Amino acid sequence: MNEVYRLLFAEYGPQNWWPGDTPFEVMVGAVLTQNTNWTNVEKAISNLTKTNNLSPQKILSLEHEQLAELITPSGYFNVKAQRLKSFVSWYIGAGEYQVINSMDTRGLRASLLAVKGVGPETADDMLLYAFDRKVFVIDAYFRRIFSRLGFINGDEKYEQLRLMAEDEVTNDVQIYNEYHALLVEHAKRHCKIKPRCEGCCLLEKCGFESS
DNA sequence: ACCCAGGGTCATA
DNA sequence: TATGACCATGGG
Repeated sequence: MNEVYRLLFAEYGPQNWWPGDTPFEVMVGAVLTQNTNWTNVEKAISNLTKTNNLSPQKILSLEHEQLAELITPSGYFNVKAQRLKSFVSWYIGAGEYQVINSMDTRGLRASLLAVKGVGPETADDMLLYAFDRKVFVIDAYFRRIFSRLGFINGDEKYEQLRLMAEDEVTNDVQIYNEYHALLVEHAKRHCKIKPRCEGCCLLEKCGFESS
């Protein structure tokens, strides 16, 4: 997996993730991007920003219909309005960024996973990109690319893949940060045209045998 | 017109 | 434990 990282980084360079001006914006984006194209999320975040509603207190005080309307472009707006509410309730109740950031990674991860609407990937997005914690994010692209490369079957459980990645990949939070972003960039460039193609164009460069 | 996107929850067997 | 339904907009 380190070889794949080297190839991706050589091809695309540093990605400087996560797009967002503040940790809180990163976390909001992590919820809104669930099963959703990032360009749609940008529109939703832009709506929150330009109406001066991108803060924990503002989101919590908005009516459901108002919040849902603002985030309409990101899809699933009724579900995500509720998820943003539950997340922000936790965020404020837990003491906001500085206090939350004093938690150890395991405790913080468990605390995030207890929030309705925050699953494993969303929690790990937040841990890695908002709290700078050393967790490897597993997503659909990870499964797709590494199953095509023959590294995994693809239907393994999230936790199994995360631990495998954290065991294999160089133990560095900055590497984890770039790795997930690079996988997304690679998928955007090459896997989107043929989502169900059998191979992966990384094969040509790294010489791994397809499964 | 069809397929998919930087998932997660809930009901069912 | 493990599938399936559901959520919904916007771009290719």
